[in-house]
Amino acid sequence: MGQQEGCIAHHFGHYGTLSENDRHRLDALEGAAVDVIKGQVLWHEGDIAREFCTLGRGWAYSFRHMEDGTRHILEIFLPGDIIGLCEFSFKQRLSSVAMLEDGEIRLVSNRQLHDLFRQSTSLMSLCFAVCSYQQAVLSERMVHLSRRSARQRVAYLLFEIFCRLRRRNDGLEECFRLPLSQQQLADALGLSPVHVSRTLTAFRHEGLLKIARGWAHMMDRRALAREGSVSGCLHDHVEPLV
Amino acid sequence: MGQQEGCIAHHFGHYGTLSENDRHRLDALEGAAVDVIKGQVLWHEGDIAREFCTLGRGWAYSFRHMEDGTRHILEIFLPGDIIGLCEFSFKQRLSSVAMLEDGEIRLVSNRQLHDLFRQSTSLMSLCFAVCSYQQAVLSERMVHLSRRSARQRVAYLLFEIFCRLRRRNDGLEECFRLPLSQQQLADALGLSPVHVSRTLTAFRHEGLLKIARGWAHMMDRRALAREGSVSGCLHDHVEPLV
DNA sequence: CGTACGTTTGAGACTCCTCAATTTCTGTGG
DNA sequence: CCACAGAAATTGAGGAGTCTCAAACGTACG
Repeated sequence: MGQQEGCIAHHFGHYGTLSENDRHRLDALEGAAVDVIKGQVLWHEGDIAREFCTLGRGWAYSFRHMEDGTRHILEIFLPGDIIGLCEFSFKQRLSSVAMLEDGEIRLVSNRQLHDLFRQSTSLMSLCFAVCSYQQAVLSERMVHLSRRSARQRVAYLLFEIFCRLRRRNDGLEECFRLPLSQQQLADALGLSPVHVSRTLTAFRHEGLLKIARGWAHMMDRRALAREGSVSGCLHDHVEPLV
Repeated sequence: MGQQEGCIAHHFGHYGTLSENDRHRLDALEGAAVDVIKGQVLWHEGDIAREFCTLGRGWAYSFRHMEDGTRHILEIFLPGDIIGLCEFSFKQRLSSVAMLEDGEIRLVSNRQLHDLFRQSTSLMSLCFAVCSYQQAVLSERMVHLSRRSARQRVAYLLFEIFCRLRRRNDGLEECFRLPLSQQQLADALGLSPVHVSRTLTAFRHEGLLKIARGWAHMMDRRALAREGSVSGCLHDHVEPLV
């Protein structure tokens, strides 16, 4: 860990200032770095859950298999994200998680985090804030997925990812890595891969957005935000209880 | 409050056994009953939030107004539910809440609940479990709304409500009150009211489900569950960390 | 160079939407 | 109890958006 900030401390820090002490305690929770490879499944839906993990490097996604054989991607995790924090009070996994590319994770014991809250109420409070924030993101996404056109869905998802990336890396320009196939985008958006392709092609011709070879290029960020009806990044207007 | 169990204690009790002490402390949080009338807005999106509330009687719903003028219903609250618990660590409301019919609510101070966690870690743990459960329900719903046909959506929502009602009232039969107009169902499902009407008409003719005058009658529960691809009520396979 | 996988394109079908007209329900005052 | 007005629900017709199936094309990697 050393001088580098742990993922948990970094996320919690968005919702309030951490004492040196709390920061150390959080950093101490994160286990040793474990290398994981593209496609590797971190856990399956229904597995017993005794820990969650932080994603130090690489992208991941959580998903569920539906009765009709289709797959739905619930969440996309970016480098620096915490995976499964919001489920930490359950014994079983609610969804499976797999890597989108090679990366590095650190396991964290549910129990240890839980015990930590006994010592620091402010940490508990921050954890609530983090979970609430994620729930808010989920609601927001639900609204956008359930009643919007393919163009809006695609624009929204790309913009959401962009906002989240920028949250961690402030200097982020319009070009960024996007290790998602169109099939995976389709699974996340509730569209067919064919239609995702058509939509992306249209965006490219209109000069809004170009996606190729694992990279996204937002050629007209403003128009894309308008297309996706993005109303300011969610975290801009959400403040936690101290 | 007297011998009757408070809403918070009841909900928390689903995830573990409450000590007498904890139960009393929870019950003490709930303020005096306040009468509210149909259509009344409890709060608006963006309002400052210093409390959440329990819904002793009547149905309610949370919603957001979209940029394009449409309205989306995020959540439907049944009698006995807790409204806004999961946002309790935020200063601002993430969505508006309004009553579907006359009812009765009790306000609870965010701060007081928060302070209570300092005294009882097990209550805190249970609260996490409740919030996680609700997030799980939200994910489940997101999956069902984003990639499913109108028939499946309608069947799913009705079945979800049925499961939640039965959770509180075990002897619930196939008939139950449903104070939602087709317009409101449409807003919750991301469909047009016209198509909701057609879908309900089809279900009625097929002998699956009848909705009229604020009452729902599940004529063939099994077929309806099949139609909605309902894979067992969510809470059946979710256990909290003690 | 060949194979596998991901992407693009085309054609036809189906679902759901919009608009508009009509019917049914609900509540209110006479 | 009835008449009425407003709201909610139904029905029809036409159209937009998305799906499926299938084939062609590109690209990455052995």
